[in-house]
Amino acid sequence: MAVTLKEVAQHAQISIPAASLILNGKGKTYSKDTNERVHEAARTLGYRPNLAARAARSGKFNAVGLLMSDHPCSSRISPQLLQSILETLTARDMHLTVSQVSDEKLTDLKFLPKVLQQHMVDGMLINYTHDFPEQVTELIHESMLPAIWMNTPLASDCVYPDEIHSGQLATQYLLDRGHRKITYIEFDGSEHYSRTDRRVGYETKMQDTGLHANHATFPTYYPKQVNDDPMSYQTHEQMCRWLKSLKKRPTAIVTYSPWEAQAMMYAAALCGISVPKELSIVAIGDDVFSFMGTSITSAVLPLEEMGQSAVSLLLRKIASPARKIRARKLKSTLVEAQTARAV
Amino acid sequence: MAVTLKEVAQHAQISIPAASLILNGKGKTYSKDTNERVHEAARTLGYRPNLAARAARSGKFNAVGLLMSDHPCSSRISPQLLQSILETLTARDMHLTVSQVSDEKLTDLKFLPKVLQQHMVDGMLINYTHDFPEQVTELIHESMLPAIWMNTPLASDCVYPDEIHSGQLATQYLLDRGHRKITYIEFDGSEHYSRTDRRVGYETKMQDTGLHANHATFPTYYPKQVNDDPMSYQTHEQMCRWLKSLKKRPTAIVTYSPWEAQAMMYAAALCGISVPKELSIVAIGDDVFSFMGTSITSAVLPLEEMGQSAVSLLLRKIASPARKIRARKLKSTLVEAQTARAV
DNA sequence: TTGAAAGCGCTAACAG
DNA sequence: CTGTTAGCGCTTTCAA
Repeated sequence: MAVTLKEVAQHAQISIPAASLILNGKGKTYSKDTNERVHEAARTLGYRPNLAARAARSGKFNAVGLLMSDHPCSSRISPQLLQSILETLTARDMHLTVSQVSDEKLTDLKFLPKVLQQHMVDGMLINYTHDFPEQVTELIHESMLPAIWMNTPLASDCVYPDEIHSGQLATQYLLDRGHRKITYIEFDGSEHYSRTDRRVGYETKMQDTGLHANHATFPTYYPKQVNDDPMSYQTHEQMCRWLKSLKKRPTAIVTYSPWEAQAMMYAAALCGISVPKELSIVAIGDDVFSFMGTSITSAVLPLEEMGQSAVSLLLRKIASPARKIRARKLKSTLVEAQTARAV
Repeated sequence: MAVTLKEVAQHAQISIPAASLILNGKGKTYSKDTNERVHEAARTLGYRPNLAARAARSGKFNAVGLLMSDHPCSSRISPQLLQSILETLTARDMHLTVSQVSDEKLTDLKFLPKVLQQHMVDGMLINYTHDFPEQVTELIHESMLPAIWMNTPLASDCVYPDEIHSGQLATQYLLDRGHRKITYIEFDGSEHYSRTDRRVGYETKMQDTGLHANHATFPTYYPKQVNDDPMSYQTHEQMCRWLKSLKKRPTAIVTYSPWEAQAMMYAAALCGISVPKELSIVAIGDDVFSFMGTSITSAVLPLEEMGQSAVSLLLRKIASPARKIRARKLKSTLVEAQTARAV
């Protein structure tokens, strides 16, 4: 068993509660000498407070749980967001317990994650953007476990990027630089709200400017060996064909994510179209993505801010669990890089 | 305050300890009727055991800490590894507390992560491949906190991929398919042991087969705007030049990571060299990476196994903290995809 | 088959 | 300035 407060107190020749107060910085009333003796004892003995005991007594775990899906491409937390959450929590002397739950299991209440089955955190951060089961939401509400949803636009208790704004931001950047023929590109894929909203942002911005909105959807990559040459793929072929087929090629493109941008750059390269000389590309994404060393001009999602907000909203929710917290929408930032320029 | 065991016991008209035993599956001696009453009560009241109290009493936290760097490109844990760790822990009814520490702060003992300053986990998993400070290692040993290092070859208490084998595996795959002229490619970069070991694996395998080992190092991508055309980069230029300059081009390439493979595929495409018809590529990496839809044939690191091993070694270490645990080296697996074929 | 008593390590309220 | 008392919610041991 590890060093306990009792041993520290004995070593410093003082009562246990006194040692507790002093080590928690509430020992102003104790003599300078005593304070030093206790700290000294703690240091030499290598005392580390037992958080379980503290939590048992105080009723606060000083811990937050993070719930995420284990689906490979959906709702896996991005490193930036995780880091931001950890930093914010650490600053408040709290820690983070992580759990991942497979989509199938979450629908079966038998397989509820431990964080929800057991009482071990003061609140939950939820990053589970797809099909979060109603029942679990209810269960969380019933169990009175304070929770904040990330990356999901709900009526309350959530933080998420303003994706309409992201679309507008990327579009505005190009408009400001004189582009008039701008197309929106996306792969087909999941049903996250960002998918519609980013496109709507693009469309409204174009329409508000009195321009035509166009968008093209391409099939997600899939490997297809054509003539033994793996360099031909349906997606690229389509993109190249598309680039060449247009009577009047757009001067700029906004893409749903860096992946579309990357594919577009590759297709452009294969078609002999120079980026950004002949074609500007602005992506929307977690970070400025680099395609073969070229940084893609991007509307970057406010992940750091989202982590901070999520934590501080959660703490507020923990303080007064009954009160609903107003949904918080955060704005992306445009980061200039090498794939867009003025016409 | 949440529902406690006391309330469950009252509801079921039985003593608290009885309720405890029954809910923990140790209630064989109690009547069938009582068992049911207690479970029923727990269910209707929505009882969730307080883990802090349990830990305080039992002296076991049933928790493990994960320590990682916050350096963007080093020692950030890979999703596969994290998932494997979580699954293995969950199966054993344990949970994971995550903390990230910046490199500078870890050298200053003042800024020790909370998991180490406080007593809150039964053991630590450490994924901190670069420059892990000696002092912290000592501190962990002194504090008797059981720990297992991941991804680092130490004398004991660690799990890591056998990177020499990874290099050999990738090379052997190509040799088996009749390739004789094989070159090893890497970008310059960090000082992880995998860097030397993968190359050594390649070299020894070549030499054992009586062949010449060759390797080429390229500078890591860096954006360089040449003639306003961001599609020209130093790295690609060099790779293309290299591909063309060779009197006798290799028929196959082994790369340190998917990034080199990706760049190589791009360079090959630009030079009009067909992969895999004229050039086979095998990478070493976390997973089968896809370049524009083409899956790269790879020696895939045993991350799932590493997670499982790390957890089970740690549990053994927790059971008997004094005993050093023999270092465990794990083997990669070759996954066939679309970038390599027989000559 | 069940209950009572003890105590994990810590903090909070009060009395001196 | 300092010590005492009480108890968080749970598990374990022992007695009935």
